[in-house]
Amino acid sequence: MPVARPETSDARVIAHVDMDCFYVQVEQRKQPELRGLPTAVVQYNEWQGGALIAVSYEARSCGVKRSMRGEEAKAACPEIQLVQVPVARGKADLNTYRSAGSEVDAIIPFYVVSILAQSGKCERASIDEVYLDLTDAAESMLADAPPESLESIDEEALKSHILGMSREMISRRVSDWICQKMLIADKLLGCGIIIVAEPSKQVLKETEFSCSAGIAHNKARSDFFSKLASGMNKPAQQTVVPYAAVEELLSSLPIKKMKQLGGKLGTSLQTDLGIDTVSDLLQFSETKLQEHYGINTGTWLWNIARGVSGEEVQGRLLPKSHGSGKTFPGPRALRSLSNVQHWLNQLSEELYERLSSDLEQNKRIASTLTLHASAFRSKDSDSQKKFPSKSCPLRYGVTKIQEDAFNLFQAALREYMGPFGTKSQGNKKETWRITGLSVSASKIVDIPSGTSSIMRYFQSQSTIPSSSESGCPQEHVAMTPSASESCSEQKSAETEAAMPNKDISITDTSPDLDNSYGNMDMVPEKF
DNA sequence: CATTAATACACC
DNA sequence: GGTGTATTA
Repeated sequence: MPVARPETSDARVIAHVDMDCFYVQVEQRKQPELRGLPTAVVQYNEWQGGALIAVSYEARSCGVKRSMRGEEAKAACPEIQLVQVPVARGKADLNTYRSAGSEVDAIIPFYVVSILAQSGKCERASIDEVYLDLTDAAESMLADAPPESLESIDEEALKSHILGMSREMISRRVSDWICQKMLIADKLLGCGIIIVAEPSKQVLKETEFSCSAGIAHNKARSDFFSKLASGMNKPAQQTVVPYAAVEELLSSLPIKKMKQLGGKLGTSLQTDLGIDTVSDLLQFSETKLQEHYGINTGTWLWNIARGVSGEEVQGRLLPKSHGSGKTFPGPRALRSLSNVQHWLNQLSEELYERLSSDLEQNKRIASTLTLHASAFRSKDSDSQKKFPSKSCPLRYGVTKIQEDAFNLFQAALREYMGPFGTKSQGNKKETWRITGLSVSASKIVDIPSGTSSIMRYFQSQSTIPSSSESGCPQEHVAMTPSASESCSEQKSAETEAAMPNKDISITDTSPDLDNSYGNMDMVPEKF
């Protein structure tokens, strides 16, 4: 649920930059012959041609939409080029897109923080989107080298759209607007246009990826207007929203198009209050909205209708969690523990691989492992019942994650099935069906730079003081089959040390990593 | 029980 | 810690 934040500074300059149909661009860079052709990226292709997750502008203009199946897309656009997402370990592997996103993330902040502004902020919003706070840079520019003092304005900047102005906009006009607007707030946006053109060009040059940007006075507006611009079938465009145009543009906007209102809240506004557009929303008092949706959401709604949003750009470029998941739709639903275990092993491998990269590249470690699953029970009355999610301390090591994930699953399964879970199955087949599994790692923190070795740090993070030399804390707890398995696995540390690719090898002299997260308190018992 | 696979965040 | 909502490729 959205939450209201007071808008502190009124004259910020915020840019929302996102890559145009990103996955398509990544594939087109890999296969340049696809450039300019109607192209889409699909996940899998066995069932109805796979699911489209990214669609090129050419394909969009022949009516192809995300959320179509590959076969539908072929029907709508016979010439469409369908590129499959790579598959690893039997599941879609998005790593090539993550790396491509990192390429971009490595360039933009360099401009924003190092060159243009001392205190420019950059926030990774998703795999291919960043928010930039260019306020300081824009203010400096306005003070030291305002647009009207420049001999020429960047060509890239001149291509910008200025929303609310006449359609037949030519560069001369843009240049005029940038230079002569009276409002300070708009002058700052003009500076924003010029500033953001720089990293955009550099990204194109170094990665071959084009991006679009929205520049406005806060996150909500820049986000919305960059999307509005990309919805106009025009890649590689910047869009700026003059102060005076905000009201006009917003008022006709369908409420469901607004960020945060695309789901249930938006539907509720429509059906419960008869609000379809922002101008409808403007008719409601803050109090009225608060009565319906609570103090926070009510205030947020009242503000957002007016284009007011106080959310700050966070200075963060790395993700806060990593996850690996897969769905098993329809007849593919998993029905046996061993099958579930197989897939948890695959997911855990991928997760561990990504945790290892994060550790190596960013010196960060995660401390919580969470398992999510979805399930249904065909015979039962409430086949809808939610499969509970479970978490436990994260122990580094493939086999450890695999084991812990499986144990978490079994604990959740017991809850899900209730007291009848084990017995009533008797001669009947198991009634549960697993339709989705995912493992994720969160609570990621930087390793303190002063720490002498990673090992020492891991030890310091141990959630219980090591009470025994054996390194098997479970011996004081009710011993379960699964727990004893993990103990025996811990004891054979040489086995794992002999496979440096499987588990992180810390210092050669410390086989103790396994024990650092030895707290098995949260690990469920077996049936 | 067919979009699939992430991610983030508010609430309790 | 666990649930639910929302967004986007």
